Amino acid sequence: MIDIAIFDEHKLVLDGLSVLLSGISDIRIILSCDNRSVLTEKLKSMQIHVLILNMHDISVRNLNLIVQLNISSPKLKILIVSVIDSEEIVLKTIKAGAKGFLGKDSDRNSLLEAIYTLRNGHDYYSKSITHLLLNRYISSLKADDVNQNTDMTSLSSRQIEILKLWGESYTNQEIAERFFISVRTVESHKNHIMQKLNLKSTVDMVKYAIKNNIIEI
Amino acid sequence: MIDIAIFDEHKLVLDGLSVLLSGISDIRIILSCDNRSVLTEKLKSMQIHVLILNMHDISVRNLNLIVQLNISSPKLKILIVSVIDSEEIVLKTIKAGAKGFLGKDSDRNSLLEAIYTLRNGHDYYSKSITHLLLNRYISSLKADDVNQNTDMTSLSSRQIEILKLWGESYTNQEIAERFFISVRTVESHKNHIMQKLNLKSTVDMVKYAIKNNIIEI
DNA sequence: TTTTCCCTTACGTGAAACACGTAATTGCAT
DNA sequence: ATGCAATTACGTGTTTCACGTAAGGGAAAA
Repeated sequence: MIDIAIFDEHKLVLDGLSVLLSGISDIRIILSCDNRSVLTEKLKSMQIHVLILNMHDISVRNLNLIVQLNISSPKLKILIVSVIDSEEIVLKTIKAGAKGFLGKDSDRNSLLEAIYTLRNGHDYYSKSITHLLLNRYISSLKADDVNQNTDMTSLSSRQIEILKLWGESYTNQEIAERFFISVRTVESHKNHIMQKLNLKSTVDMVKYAIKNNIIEI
Repeated sequence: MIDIAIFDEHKLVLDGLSVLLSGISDIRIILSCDNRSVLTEKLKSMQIHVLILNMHDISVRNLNLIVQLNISSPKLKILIVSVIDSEEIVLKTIKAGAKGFLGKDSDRNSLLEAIYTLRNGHDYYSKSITHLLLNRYISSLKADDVNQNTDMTSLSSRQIEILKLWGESYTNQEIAERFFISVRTVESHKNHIMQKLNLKSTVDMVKYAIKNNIIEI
């Protein structure tokens, strides 16, 4: 018997995924959840084998969720379901500690296959993902420390504050006034951000901030 | 009997949604599809009452899909399912011709309710959405021409070309060289873009370009 | 047909932002 | 204690932005 938890921000999709698994005799859905903090809380007191996590967007929040769950529930295997399947993003979830990834080519059978595979202690990536990762060394990635930089922790809080305001179209002058610092300092912070993240232009910086949910589109 | 088509780019979610509707006696799922062009083609030769469209992102592509389906199949009612529920986005889908919107607070019952409501010729918006739209005049919006500007057509092709390169972190100088024009002209184009779209900063311009799929994140 | 409107091209000028380097102070961690 | 990163800030030169002006071309409307 495999005990499953499912998380999806969209109730409808959550219900859909639940129903897909409801007929299987050796799979038991223990928890079906659309709230992040409820999920974290409940998982602490439960012995779940596999968590199915539908990620609508790859944000720092979501990646951190994976990292934290891996710490608080080391036995839990996390299976990512997502339409997003760029190489970068798959790698990030794996680094964060996910044990499987189902891209948008996956169907119900892949889902079941993935659950059994994860339960048996192995990893599962759907075909399109495996193809993506062919030239990468997944194992070497996984050998790294989970807490290693995946861009998540690399910006300081001050840098994020400034990036946030700038991402809301504040001018350097306005940011400087807001924080009672010099315009030159604001420039410095931005320079440091770009150096640190190896960004080539401010356009890249906007993209980075959006990708990491620091600013909203 | 209500004939339904379901579209979702993610097979797994598609299957989930299908299963949610499979037990209902007066609902018949005619088409279950994860490919945009297949969907467009098949809908032409079918008499579908309600199309359930799961939008993972609100792009020009997706909005145009709605517009086009409304033209090619005027009787078809389009029901949007999406985790994205910002006011702007809901308004855009309504402008494009969607007849219903299920936000992430919706469950199976809302889905059924929405389908019946749409079949009866009325619109359906889930609670969170209705709340969003309280102060807006949905009806007046809908009275407008579907082809009215939703920002999609307002930029000239030259302006888009320049926006694209700039969105890939090209400098004005590089863009100028690429097109054999002066740097000042590139600046002019950007000025005109910002004036036309009433953007306050380049950050806004990046966001605009991303929202409208002119540049990739 | 002439007028009107938008697109594309381009410049002038002053302000703001960027690139790159340097550097002092603070605070945390090894 | 010593090192490393964060925060603050400036110098200097280049690039981009903001706003105005403007000429030439083409398409559509009057």
